[in-house]
Amino acid sequence: MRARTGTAESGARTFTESARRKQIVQAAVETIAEHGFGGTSFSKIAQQAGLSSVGMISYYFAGKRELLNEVVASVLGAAKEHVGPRLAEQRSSRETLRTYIEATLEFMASHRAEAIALIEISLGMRTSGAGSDTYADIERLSLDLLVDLLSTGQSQGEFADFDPWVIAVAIRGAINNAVRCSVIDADVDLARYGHDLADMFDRAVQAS
Amino acid sequence: MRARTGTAESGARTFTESARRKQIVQAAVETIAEHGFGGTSFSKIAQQAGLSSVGMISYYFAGKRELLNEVVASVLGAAKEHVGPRLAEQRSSRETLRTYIEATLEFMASHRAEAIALIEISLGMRTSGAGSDTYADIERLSLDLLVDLLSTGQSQGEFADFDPWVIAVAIRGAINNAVRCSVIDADVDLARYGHDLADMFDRAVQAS
Amino acid sequence: MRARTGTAESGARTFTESARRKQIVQAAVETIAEHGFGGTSFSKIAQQAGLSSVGMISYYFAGKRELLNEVVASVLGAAKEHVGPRLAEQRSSRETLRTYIEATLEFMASHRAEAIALIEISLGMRTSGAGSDTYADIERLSLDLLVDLLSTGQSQGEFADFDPWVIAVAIRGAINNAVRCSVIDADVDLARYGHDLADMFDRAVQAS
Amino acid sequence: MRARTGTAESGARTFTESARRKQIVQAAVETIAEHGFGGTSFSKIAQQAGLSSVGMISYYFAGKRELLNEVVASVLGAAKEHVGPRLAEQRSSRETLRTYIEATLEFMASHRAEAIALIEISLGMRTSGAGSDTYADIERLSLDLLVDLLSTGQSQGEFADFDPWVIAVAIRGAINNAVRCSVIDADVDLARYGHDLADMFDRAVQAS
DNA sequence: CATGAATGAGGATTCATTCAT
DNA sequence: TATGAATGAATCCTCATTCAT
Repeated sequence: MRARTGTAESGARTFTESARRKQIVQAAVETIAEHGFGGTSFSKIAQQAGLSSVGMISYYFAGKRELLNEVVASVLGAAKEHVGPRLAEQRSSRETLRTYIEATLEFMASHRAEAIALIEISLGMRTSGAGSDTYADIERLSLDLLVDLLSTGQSQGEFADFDPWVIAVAIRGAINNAVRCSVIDADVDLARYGHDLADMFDRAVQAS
Repeated sequence: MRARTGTAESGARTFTESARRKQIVQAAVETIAEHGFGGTSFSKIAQQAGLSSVGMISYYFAGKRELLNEVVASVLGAAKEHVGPRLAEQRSSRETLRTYIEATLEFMASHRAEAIALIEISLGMRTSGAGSDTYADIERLSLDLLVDLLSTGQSQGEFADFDPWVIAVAIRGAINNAVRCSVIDADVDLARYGHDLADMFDRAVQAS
Repeated sequence: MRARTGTAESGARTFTESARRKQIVQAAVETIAEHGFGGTSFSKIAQQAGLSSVGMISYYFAGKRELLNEVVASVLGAAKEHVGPRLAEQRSSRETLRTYIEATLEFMASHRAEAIALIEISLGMRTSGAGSDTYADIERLSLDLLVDLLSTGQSQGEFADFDPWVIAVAIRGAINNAVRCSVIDADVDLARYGHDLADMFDRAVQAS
Repeated sequence: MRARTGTAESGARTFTESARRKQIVQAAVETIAEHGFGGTSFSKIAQQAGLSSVGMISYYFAGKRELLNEVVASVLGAAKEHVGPRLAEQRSSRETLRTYIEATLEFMASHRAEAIALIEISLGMRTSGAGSDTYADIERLSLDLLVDLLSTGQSQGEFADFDPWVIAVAIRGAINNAVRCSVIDADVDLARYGHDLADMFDRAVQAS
């Protein structure tokens, strides 16, 4: 039997959302966070999940790709749940930007494994030419959101006249790099880093 | 000849400069740039170098580590040659910072494969727990340099009062992320990005 | 299933007793006996076992070490089962010594492949410097037993006053060498050799 | 060019006896003694000999076989030089046997590397079926000499009536095993061991 | 639903040997 | 004579995936 993706089942929920899948995804997150993208294998994940067989993972996921996609979707979803509502509360683009940075790093501080796993995947996954590029997907989503935010701010006269894409890339890079540094140097306080970073970008985008 | 590890030779030149080694290092750079860190194997490198056998690489390099170290040293050396002298010319910390960012991205624009390879290695290498962590080495060096630069600027009253480490991490993250993005979106003009980024950080660190 | 290392399982039996493992151990015994320790590789063992792939062995054993350890344990266990009870029956040290030599060579005569394999491993395994030395383990065990036996005999006045360690080393060497010679010269009757050897050592250790 | 074996050269001596060959043989002895038979490779030998290239060895020796044969011949020759004359001095078979054992172990004590190398080779070399078996050659030579010695002693009424082959195998086994033990336990005094062993076999072969 | 044995390609590395110079 | 670069087979091992039960 091939692993099926999203077909309706007789049970309460679809196969895609089964408890087992969640369990495996969670184990994958922990494994990637601990061993890095390159150091993660199905057997390590199975071990982490307390599963006896490796085949179990292949049974629930059509391939490594699908599992990683699900990990990404899962973490990204959680991040959005944490960050999204707080963004909606803000009135000015300036406040929204600050909140975006702070809330994102707060989320990453409180979900270290998820944050690290996400970054490990986005950095480590590079399909050789053909096929969909997961890295692109993850980053482009985040970048688009930021570019929108910055453009809006500019059109409302809140921000100076810069290339929004440049600043967006810088913000994402700064955030991700902080998390990576926190992997090596455990002393890093990501939440505080978020405040400082928000301050900095606040100054940087200010209309003169 | 067996692959020896980094010791200087009595001959006119060190073994490091063997033409074959250079060729393999170059092939490794190209392969990593094209397939990513995780997608790179000795056989791919051999193929890229036009070498018939995989063993050839093991013949010239004591192991994967040594080859990667040489790749890193090679690219880092070239980068320093490009950036270093230009930094020395600058008078103010403000100008030095701007030059650092611009020159670094100029180098990366003109040495795309090298830049991508370096970043892939520094981001992709996570030896699980034990052993030396190449990522830490590469990044820490760059960070230290930046932290120094920023601290100096602060003590001379050129820069505002911020945590130099936070800004340093942000700058490195922004630079690396730009290069990563340029892998996906080939249209990216890294040199122009460098100017904009320099502008932004210039504003961000300004003493009010 | 991934090869696990020696830990007991919750199931009815330990993984050690998997039929496949036994099959591979048996094939290893035969291969080592036929090709010698140095001439034995996983692929030869796989071939001998009728296994299609080499990886299969790595699947069942965590490494060469584990497989060899199991071979040794298996043969040593069988030897003890054969020799141990007969030793316990003896009253005098003199009779025990004679029985030890005879029973050991009887076992080796009836389990030629096992005996040869054991000796090949114990003699051929010399991990250069670091790491555990299997040779030492196997031989020291046998020597200790013999030294005990001889010392006991001396303290009871049955044996002459010699260095028990010297005689123990001689006995083990004589036994092993007989088996080795029997590899070359198939005509050798190990059981008869055992009688003669027992006679000889009986005379040699006699209290005058 | 193929390595030539024993063809006359224009130089003072034949190629076979060149200083280089001796140097390589000596390096091989040391390497085998230090790293064991299995741990010895041409590159290690070249390193030990201070040779820059591995090819040098292949240049002087037609193959691994030939080199090992030369090592064996060399050590065996030295041993004979040490032991032979002393055997000739003896009057009785009893004294000859005692001298054989003592002198052999004296030689091994004073030429540890050679002794260990010889034993490592004789134990580690097992050709897969076809071809000459070096192990057999080495051992058979020694055994034949001992069998002769023992038979002579028996025919002269000095020794009891036993199977000379059995005792010969035992003696060789005892000697070799002592050397092997001395590799692990450096405290072993091989010369003293030789005396004790000679005592033991003296008693063992005695005509009652 | 779940298992876990089996597979086979691919990973790095070592080694003896060859060959042009 | 001597060199040392090159070769390619063989080493153990890991991995994602498949498949019969």
